[in-house]
Amino acid sequence: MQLSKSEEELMNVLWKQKKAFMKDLLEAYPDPKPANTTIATLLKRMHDKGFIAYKSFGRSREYYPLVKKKAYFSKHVNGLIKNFFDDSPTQFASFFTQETNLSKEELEDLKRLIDHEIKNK
Amino acid sequence: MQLSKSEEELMNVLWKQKKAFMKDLLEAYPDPKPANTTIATLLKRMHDKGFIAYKSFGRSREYYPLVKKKAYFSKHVNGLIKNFFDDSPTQFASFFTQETNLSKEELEDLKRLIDHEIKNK
DNA sequence: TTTATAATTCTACATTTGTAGAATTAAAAT
DNA sequence: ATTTTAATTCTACAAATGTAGAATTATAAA
Repeated sequence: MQLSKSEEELMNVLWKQKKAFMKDLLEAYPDPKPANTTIATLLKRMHDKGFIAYKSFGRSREYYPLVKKKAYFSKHVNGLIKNFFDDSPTQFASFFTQETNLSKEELEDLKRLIDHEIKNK
Repeated sequence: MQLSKSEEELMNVLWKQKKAFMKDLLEAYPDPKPANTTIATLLKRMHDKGFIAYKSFGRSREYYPLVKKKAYFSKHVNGLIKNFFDDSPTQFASFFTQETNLSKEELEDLKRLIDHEIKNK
């Protein structure tokens, strides 16, 4: 089962904070903040879906992710590539380098990174 | 307004075919194919959302995309980068090169491509 | 001309999603 | 001891989504 848009958003906050109480999560939202029951509902659903867990401290709970950001996005990006770029990462990469406005510096960085990856093969 | 998952799927078929009648779209689906009314509903919704248009031929319609795949994904990938990679394409690129299993050859290709981009700046 | 094909419009309905009020409560602060 | 804070559970509900049956029809094929 998948995270929905707004669940993803919350998940991202949690990834950043690593672990957090509801209050901390809520605080991370820009104004106008959602109702705390909204966050509570999302947390419950995310828990049901198996993406997060928590440690209870009396009445409160400290939530933490069960799924790593990397793993999550691996799946996503790979799905994207499979569905829209005919399963060709190269095609996607090509698209990516052309469509995101990378500066010369960023491109240089990226090149270095790729060199590094090549050496590791 | 956004395309939903299954609308995206259909959109992708249409992008591949460039223009198509309902029958052609339906045929592109793997078995078990959805009901044709399902496709009809999706097409109607996609039309309402402004992603496709059609030319009428008597009773039938030849559908075509109003949005280019590139434009569509630009927005998407950029959204992804903004939301999950702190607005840093480099961070995303790094993630991407490490997480998708690119072969040495593909990495070389990618490098060439980046070189090309750099020259264009 | 009868029949088959491909499509259209309408209606329907279960699920999922976004959002939050009401009631309740444990723990913390005063 | 009383009030405030942070959270929880329950309930609710509109909108979006996935899926498709029923009825209807123009066009093409036999």
